[in-house]
Amino acid sequence: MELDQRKVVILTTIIKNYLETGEPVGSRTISKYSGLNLSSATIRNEMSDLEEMGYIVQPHTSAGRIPSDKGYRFYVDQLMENHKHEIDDVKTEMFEKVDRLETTLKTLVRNLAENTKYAAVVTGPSIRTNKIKFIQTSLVDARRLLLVVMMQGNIVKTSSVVLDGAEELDFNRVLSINMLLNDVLNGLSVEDITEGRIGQLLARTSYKGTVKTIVDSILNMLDINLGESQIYTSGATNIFKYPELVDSDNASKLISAFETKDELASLVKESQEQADGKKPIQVYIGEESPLQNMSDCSVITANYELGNGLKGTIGVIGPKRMDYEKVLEILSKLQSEMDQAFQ
Amino acid sequence: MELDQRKVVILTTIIKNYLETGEPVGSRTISKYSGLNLSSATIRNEMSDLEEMGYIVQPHTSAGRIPSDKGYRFYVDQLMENHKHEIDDVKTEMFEKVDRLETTLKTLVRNLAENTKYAAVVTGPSIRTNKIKFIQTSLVDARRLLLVVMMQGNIVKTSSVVLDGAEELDFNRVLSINMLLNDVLNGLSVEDITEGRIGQLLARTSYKGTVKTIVDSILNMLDINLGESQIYTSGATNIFKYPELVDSDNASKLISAFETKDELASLVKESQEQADGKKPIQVYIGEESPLQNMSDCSVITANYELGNGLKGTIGVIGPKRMDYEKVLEILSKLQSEMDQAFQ
DNA sequence: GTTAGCACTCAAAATATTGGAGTGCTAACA
DNA sequence: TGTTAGCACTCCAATATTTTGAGTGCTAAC
Repeated sequence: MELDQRKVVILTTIIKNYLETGEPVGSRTISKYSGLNLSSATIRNEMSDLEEMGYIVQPHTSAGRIPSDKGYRFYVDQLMENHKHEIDDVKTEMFEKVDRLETTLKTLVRNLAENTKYAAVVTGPSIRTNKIKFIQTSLVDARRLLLVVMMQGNIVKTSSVVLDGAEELDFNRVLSINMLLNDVLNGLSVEDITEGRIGQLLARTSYKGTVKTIVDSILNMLDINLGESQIYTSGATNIFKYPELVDSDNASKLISAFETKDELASLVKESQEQADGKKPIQVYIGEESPLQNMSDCSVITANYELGNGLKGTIGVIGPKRMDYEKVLEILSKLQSEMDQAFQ
Repeated sequence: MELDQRKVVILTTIIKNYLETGEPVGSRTISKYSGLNLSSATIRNEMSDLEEMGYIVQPHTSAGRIPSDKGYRFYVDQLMENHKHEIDDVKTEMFEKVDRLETTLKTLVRNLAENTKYAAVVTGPSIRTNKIKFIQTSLVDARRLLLVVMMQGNIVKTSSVVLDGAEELDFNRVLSINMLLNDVLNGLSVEDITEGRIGQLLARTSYKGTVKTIVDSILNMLDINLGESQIYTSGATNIFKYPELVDSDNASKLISAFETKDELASLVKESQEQADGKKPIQVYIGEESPLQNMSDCSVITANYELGNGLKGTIGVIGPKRMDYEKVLEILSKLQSEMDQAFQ
């Protein structure tokens, strides 16, 4: 059987109607709202075909139809097609005061959740590929250094380094260590800090123990921060607005996922792999979702890339009947704005 | 009417049983488990009295009784009485590696939620009263300084300061500004940084614009951090374990409160005011709770005070039928350990 | 190819039935 | 005077039954 023009109109009408109401859609409704001027009986025939083709399903005999995952997929693909060129140049005030990336992302994720009424997640750029911009250590007391590392995007990480005290430090010595560290490590990412580099560092100082401890501390700090703290979330409670999620226990699973954040991390990873394959925006419908046991949810992710090569992900998680059109529009707008907001 | 010994035993049995099962308790059950060797009929008479006195209520005629808020209150007060001296000297490994207070608190709150199976909240010491230990500014580029402030408890705050460029800075000038800042501001809390102090600072430098900007930035940074970021939470999803909270929509309210954190801030404030009046542990039952519209929840808070005068709050939020005994024990243990863990 | 008409289906809502846990009261008992 | 057995009564909760109505598929006519 073929999906002709009329079937497409009917399918689209069913889906749009279902997205709005959340109720199964019957033939009479379509007959009235499709604009096709067909009687409900004719629509019934077509719906019967659409069901056979797998685009819609009946929750039970004598109920209206709801879109199947395949139906949603068709609808979303169509949307993506039409919206490809629609990235408009409306500028929001969001990035007016870009100073520190972290602050920006926190605001971003909150706004996103508020605008969409779904749950939102945003990740900062992966620290592994982010480059060191500036290192500073300072003597807090005899045995302790405060280590401050600033990365691109003005992300600042701090850590305190406890020394064994074998090498006595004073202000000037710390100064020279700082100069050395900046000289060798600036512009490098964690991955670039190889054994060789470290050797090179140690060769140029007589405070080998101290410098070694500091470098270990830097690596350790950036490794730890690879994980959760880079994931910002908001609006998890929006999920309670959607009864179908509350009834199945998808809601509580989602809230859990938002609390522990591990699963979100794998979602982001999956999304970024897709993005590398040149798909900047992904839509995961129901079972397709990388989140475990959340067949009633859909996930939309967008990957952004800043001018300096830093990459991150923005995502929205909602019920399967989410407003794909709106979310896609918002995400693609954000995506392009992120690019522009940082040089 | 008087609450004699027998009534107390019956009331306690009712409460304990209800805490375990969550089901209304009938006279036959008490007759079997109270250890009093009384028939259910006698118990019924006593229960009738207890109801009249307001310690227990019947959800409906011909159901067992459940404790009223007054009943819980009596039970908890009794517990507090008995446990006063029970702060034992068992040491957990929790504070083995105390380096930075923030890390410790994050671990603490997670453990607390896991052990109790309720929602947990922990605040770091109020920054307003916390004292500055160390200030460092460094030139990132021509127009931007990185400002790092370390407070007592090794809490580090950073911020970037954008200069207007009117005063040209170089490495040595920044150095002298650092020395001045540390000289004047170290040991002060935000509250201590008065107009007078600022004047004093400015009088001693020729880079008045820069120093003023930095000080403003410090004040601003610490003011912002007064709020949410000092509140750590965990285990909000534990709430889903308690059907009575899920059914009333107390669960979703709680999750919301844990997401936005404003309400938790006022909870902490309330608790600390109580603590100043010499009540180190508070129990809020049902309506008594400072949280809005959470009549089915109880809140237990403990205030800790570190050796250096820093104060914070630890709290557990759960259903009204939470295991008060266990939670009180854990909190009082933590409280005393916190004191010992920091010098 | 389209449509009106009709019998049929089935979930959800409304209503009825039943079972059982629990109570209060009374009268008898120690 | 306090305790207890016995009994009628209440009422929630679980289960069964009925009713309702939206929606379908099929058929025959246009």
